[in-house]
Amino acid sequence: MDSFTRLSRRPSLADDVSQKLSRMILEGDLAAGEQLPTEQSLAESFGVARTVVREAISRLKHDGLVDSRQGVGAFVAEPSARSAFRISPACFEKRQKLLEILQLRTGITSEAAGLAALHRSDADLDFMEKSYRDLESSLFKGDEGTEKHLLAERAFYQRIAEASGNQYIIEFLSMLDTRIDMELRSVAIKNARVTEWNSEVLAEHMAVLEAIRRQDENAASQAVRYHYTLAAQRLADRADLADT
Amino acid sequence: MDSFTRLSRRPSLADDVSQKLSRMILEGDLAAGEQLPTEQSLAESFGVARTVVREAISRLKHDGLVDSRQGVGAFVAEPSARSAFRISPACFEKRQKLLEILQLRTGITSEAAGLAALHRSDADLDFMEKSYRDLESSLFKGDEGTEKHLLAERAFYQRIAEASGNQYIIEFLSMLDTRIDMELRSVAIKNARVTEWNSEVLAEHMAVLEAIRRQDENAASQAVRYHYTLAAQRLADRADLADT
DNA sequence: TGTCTCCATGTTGTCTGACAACCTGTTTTT
DNA sequence: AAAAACAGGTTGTCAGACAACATGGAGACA
Repeated sequence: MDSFTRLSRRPSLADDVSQKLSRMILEGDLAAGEQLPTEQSLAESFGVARTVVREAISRLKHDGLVDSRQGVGAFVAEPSARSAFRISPACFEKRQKLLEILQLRTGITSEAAGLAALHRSDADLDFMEKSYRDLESSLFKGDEGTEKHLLAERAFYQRIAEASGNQYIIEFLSMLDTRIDMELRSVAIKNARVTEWNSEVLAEHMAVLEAIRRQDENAASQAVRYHYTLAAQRLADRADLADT
Repeated sequence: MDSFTRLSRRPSLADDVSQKLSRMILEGDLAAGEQLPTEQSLAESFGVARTVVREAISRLKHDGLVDSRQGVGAFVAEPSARSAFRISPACFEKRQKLLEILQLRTGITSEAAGLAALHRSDADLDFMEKSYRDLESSLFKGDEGTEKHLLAERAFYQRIAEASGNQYIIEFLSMLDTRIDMELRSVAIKNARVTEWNSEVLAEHMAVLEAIRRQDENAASQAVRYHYTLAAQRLADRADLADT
């Protein structure tokens, strides 16, 4: 319900301006090194106060999209100066973009599994086995399984990320998975009875678990890659995603 | 020289405030859901004007660290609401953190190589072969090789990322590699004559190139993982990184 | 008593104007 | 010709005001 209020809240003027400006830079309307219009003229052309423009540009500076010098002006920064990585929420809803995001996740999770195989504790393994059993039971329960399934799978792979011991991997996967799950959930709701691959999927997860159990780094990372690649193909085969 | 001017330029007040606030949130001094002090009181306690505080909070909102509601207040957002991934520049200089960043890169580049093997064009392959030859010659030229070596290696792997056809992978690796290279360069300058592994390193690159040439997805991704894992070990073995 | 309306209060969102700090090119002075 | 002072423009910071909005409480009413 909180997400509802957030979605329905109208964006601030600074949101609008920063989005428009960053779009201009990302799409190349403003070339690297080029000088931005002055804050005053931006304020006039957008029809807002200078404080709003400043908040927007402040965000761009923080992302390394813009570099400003007092007394001179603000300039589009070199692409190599980018200091933040973000994915527009809209991209998670676009079929093609989502598949690319899944590929990115595959690489990182695969690495996480390899590291987890090396560094896992017994408690990590216990937790993963428990999550696996949840996964198993959720898969044999027909329709309502999908929601539970997503939860169990998330718990399983999140623990793998944590067992990797790599703080950046944990954070980044958490950010990606949260929004991927959100999107997958809305897809899953539309057609809930996709249970034809159950035993295959389960075997793929099991392969991951087994590799981590016996601390086989390469096998673990390959098992994750194998599962996620197939999962992406299964998703791509379904026709209920927007084609945009 | 531009980087010099940037580094020496004194940070704005908004930079300071946003850094302090985000630190407080990331380190857990402010729990999720907790209400931030009012802009007025923050302005007083930091000794700045309210506009400065607003610019800082505007950044935090953009990163999904804070969520504000007009008429009510600003609140620390749930970790699951994070919408941007950033790595503090200081972390690239810390031995342990840098190694974790390298692991993250390994996973993504490995995935990129697999995709590149599938989707590469002939032009991609030509470019990679040329970069490989540059790599080869730079490795057999003694001291000054390190700088050229870094450049050639960067070109090689950057082209792999581009050949993957995945925009997110391209952008993210570009961001990571730019800053990793910057750090590696400063290390390489300090002791330039590390040439003992030359033939091994070259063989590792060659394995990547060959796998992509014959479009062997798994071999390509494993070859990258193999090289980068060893590269990280070689770096870790060197004692000239700060231990912090 | 219980409920509903209205309002006072506090907070964020936006606007305006002003001045400081700084850079650049021009003019003036030496 | 070189150096110094000046003028104009831009970003950085400050202060104050009002609008938009949410909340809780006082009071009216059933």
